[in-house]
Amino acid sequence: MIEARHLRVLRAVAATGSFSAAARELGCTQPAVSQQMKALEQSTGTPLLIRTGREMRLTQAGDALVRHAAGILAGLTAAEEEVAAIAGLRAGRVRLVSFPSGSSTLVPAALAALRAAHPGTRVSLVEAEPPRSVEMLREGDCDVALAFRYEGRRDASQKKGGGGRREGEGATADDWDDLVVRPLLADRLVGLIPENHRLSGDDAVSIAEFADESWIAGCPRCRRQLVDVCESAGFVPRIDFATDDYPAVIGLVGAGLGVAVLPELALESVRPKGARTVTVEPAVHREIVALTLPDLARVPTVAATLDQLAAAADRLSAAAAH
Amino acid sequence: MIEARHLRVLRAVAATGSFSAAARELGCTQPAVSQQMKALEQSTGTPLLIRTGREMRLTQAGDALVRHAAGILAGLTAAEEEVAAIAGLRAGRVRLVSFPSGSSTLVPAALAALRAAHPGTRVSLVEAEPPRSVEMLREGDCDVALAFRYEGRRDASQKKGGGGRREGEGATADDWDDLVVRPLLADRLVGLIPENHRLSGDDAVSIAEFADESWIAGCPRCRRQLVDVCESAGFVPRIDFATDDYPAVIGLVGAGLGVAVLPELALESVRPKGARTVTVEPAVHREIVALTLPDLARVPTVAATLDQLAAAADRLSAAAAH
DNA sequence: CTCAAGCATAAGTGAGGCTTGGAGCCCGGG
DNA sequence: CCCGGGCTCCAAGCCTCACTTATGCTTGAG
Repeated sequence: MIEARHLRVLRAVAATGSFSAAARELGCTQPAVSQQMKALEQSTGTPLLIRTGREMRLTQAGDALVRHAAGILAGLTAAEEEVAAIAGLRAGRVRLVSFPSGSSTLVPAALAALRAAHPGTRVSLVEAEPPRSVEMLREGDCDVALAFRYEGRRDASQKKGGGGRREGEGATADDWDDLVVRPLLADRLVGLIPENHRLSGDDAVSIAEFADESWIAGCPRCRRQLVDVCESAGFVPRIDFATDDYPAVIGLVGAGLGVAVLPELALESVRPKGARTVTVEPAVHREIVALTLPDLARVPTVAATLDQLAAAADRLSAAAAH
Repeated sequence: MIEARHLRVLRAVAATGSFSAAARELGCTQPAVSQQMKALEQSTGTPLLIRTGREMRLTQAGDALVRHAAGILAGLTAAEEEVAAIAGLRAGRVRLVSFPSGSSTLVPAALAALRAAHPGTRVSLVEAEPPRSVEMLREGDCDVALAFRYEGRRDASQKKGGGGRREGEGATADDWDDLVVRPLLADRLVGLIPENHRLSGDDAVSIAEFADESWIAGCPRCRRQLVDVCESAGFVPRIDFATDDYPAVIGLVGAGLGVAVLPELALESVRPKGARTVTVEPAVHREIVALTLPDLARVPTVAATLDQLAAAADRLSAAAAH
């Protein structure tokens, strides 16, 4: 087995014509060079150098080895440089998956900052709702997943014993114990009602006030959360419309077809027309997090993406504070 | 510094998808694989593998490394194979230099046998007389030199003290102490005289009988030897012609222009016309040897060439015995 | 002849790799 | 529900290997 280190020394010897000069060039002592050449000759089983008094000449085998060494060492340094570029954030692609309202607010800000901080890095973005996005993460189809969870459901999975398993499908898709969970921001749920609604003058409204309203619900998880909260308030919401598309929800409310409860973030990039927001009691929050695999969290591009997501989230919540 | 050994292991891990399987493939234990991958990740400074419960996946950096590994390892094995081919006599060129009468007899037989024994090896042949051929050997312009020396001149160089230095030029060109000297055969000097010469009836003639003859001499070294021998016999030869070309010498003798003393080997491949050989007294021999550098003697192609030269010389002298 | 330079060798030291043995984890079968 | 098999990581011990310093030898130049 020829070692690359030996080839490097051999090349230096061939270039300088002497062991001592090669040693100086390589930054080691002359016996080290002498020993390495001896080892290389032993491993190849044939003399590579002929020591003739004055000069050091190559045998044919040595010449062949030096000839190959160029390509091999070039390949090695190319590999090192490419890996270093990825590790040094001068290259590399991170595959991000996000849910819709995240990809329209947090993600653009984060990716713009990432590109500014590390030109050369590339991000591919795919949209998927949390159960599916976590699945993609686990299957290696993405590197970072933006997801959210509603408060009180943090410990949706207690090891194995308890209740768990709300949907037969997900199995452990909602179990994030084995993932790196990076909290980004706490998103508040707000009520959205038509401007001409009877309660549109109030700033804060108990959710029980909406017991008899027609509801427009969002994605499955949000709908489930809505039903839970309403049940706690003592009624079952009458859901007339359900859509993943938040702009559509806002449009429906603006058209006076019902009321909705939706995350503040979903309103960030949309200007509701014909609708206004009200604070609902009890206050409900969802936590937006970035997820990744433990090993991936140590990959520089992934770590940088997480950092930029967190920074964007900070900026976002700071802006909302005003 | 990325080591080729690590790349080999990484490639096995990527191919098999597990450390244990890679270890089995590589013939080592699993912790060895685990440690090597850890070392590789540390030397590159970035994670290369992500261990996700079931399967082992590559990070982008790991993928880049595996991609480069193919070329690097291919280059390494190509280098190993080329060197092995040279070492195993399946390839390689040996540069041979010989004096004329050697290259017409010994050399063809030896090279034919070499090619038969080791197809793939190539030999390049250049003609040069001994002082120059030894110089070429020392300067790296050839690998094996066929040369000859006259008896009594074996120790032409006693370390440094004595007389030495016959020609100011050669300096150490006649000093073979630092060379590998492989004796091939002892070549006897024979007299060559015209068929109508007064002594052509004799089988053995004292050289003193030729004191008044016209002489035709060969190469400078042979001429010098001739002069020495004649001086010992008490006369100075009258040299009317001198040429390196033995066939020309033979032709001149055949034409009755004089007598000559020349090595038997020079007559091996020439049928003298109009001349016949006689044994001269005192008997003079020259020793034909193959020379090479000590380091070169360990090169397989060179060693094989020396062996075939020796074998050819044995066949030649065995044939001459009849 | 003396001096400088270069290579080879020997001995000592240190790092690093490999192995064995054990623990934790996940999966599938009884 | 438990349990065996397979996988990985961790720790400890051993051993090999590479580098260093120090020394001797040879060669070429002044």
